[in-house]
Amino acid sequence: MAKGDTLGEFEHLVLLAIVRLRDDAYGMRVRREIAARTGRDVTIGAVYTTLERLAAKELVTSELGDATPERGGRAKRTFRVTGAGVQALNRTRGEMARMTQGLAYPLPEVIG
Amino acid sequence: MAKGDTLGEFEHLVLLAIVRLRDDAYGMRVRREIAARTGRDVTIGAVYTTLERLAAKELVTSELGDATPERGGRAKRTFRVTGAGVQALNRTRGEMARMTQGLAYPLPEVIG
DNA sequence: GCCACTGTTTCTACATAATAGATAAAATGC
DNA sequence: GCATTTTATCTATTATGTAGAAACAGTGGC
Repeated sequence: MAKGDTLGEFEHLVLLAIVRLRDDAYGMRVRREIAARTGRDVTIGAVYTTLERLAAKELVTSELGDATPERGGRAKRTFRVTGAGVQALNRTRGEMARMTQGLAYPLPEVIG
Repeated sequence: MAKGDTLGEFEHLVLLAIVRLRDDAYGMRVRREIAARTGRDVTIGAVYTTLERLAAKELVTSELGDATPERGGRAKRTFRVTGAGVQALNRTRGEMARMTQGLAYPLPEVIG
C-alpha cells in the first residue's frame, strides 16, 4: 500500500461527518456533528487543522460560499469528499471489518 | 470524556489483534495478524512502540513466557487486553457505529 | 456611524501517535 | 564456536491530534 494512505482516527471521523452532511459540511457544522454522534467535544481548531490536512492530501476539496442573511452570517467554507477520499473511507472500513470479523460486540470484559 | 481515552488508529488495530490472538499475542505474531488482515506491512518497531504505549495507558498487560524448544525460540512476551482496554474497544466501536449509521458501504465514489 | 454581538474561519504552538530502521538478545544445530 | 532463527529493544523522525486565542464579516440597535 502506498504511504500516506491510512486515515488517522480523527481524520476518519471528520471525513465521515462531511459525507453525512452532504452540501452543508462546513467547519462549525462538522464539529457539531461529531460532538452529537460521539459525545466528544473537540475544539474548532482541531477540526480546521484536520480539514486543512485532508485538503492537502486531496481527500476533500473546499469552496467558499455566499454569506447567509443571518446575524453573524459570515461566508461558509463548505467541504466535499473527493473520489480518493471515498476510497480511503472504503479501504479503512474494509480493514476494520477484517480485523473485527467473528468478534461479537460489545466485547466481554474478560477475554479468552 | 476523559482525556487520553481515544484510541489512535494503529492502537486500535493492535488491540484488536491481541483480542483475536488470545493467549498467543506476542509482538511478531501481532505484526503478522495485522499484515494478514489489512494488507499493511508494518514494521516490528511500529508494533512494539505501540504495544508499549498501550501498556503505559494500562489498556494491555504483558508477561514474559518461557522459551520454546525451537530453533530461535527466544522467550516471548505475551500481551493481554485489560478491562479498560476492552472498554476502549467497545467505546470506539460505538462511536464509529453512530458516525456510519445509515451509510451504505461501499460508499459510491460520487457522494450526494 | 459606532458598538455590541454572533457565527464563522484562521493562526500558532504544543502534545501524542505512527513509522522506520538498526541493534541486541536468546535460543538451536552443526 | 559460529551461523542461523526468532524475537525483543532502542533511537530518531515525521505525521496526527488538540487547544486556545485572534481575526473576520456580517447584523441590529441606537
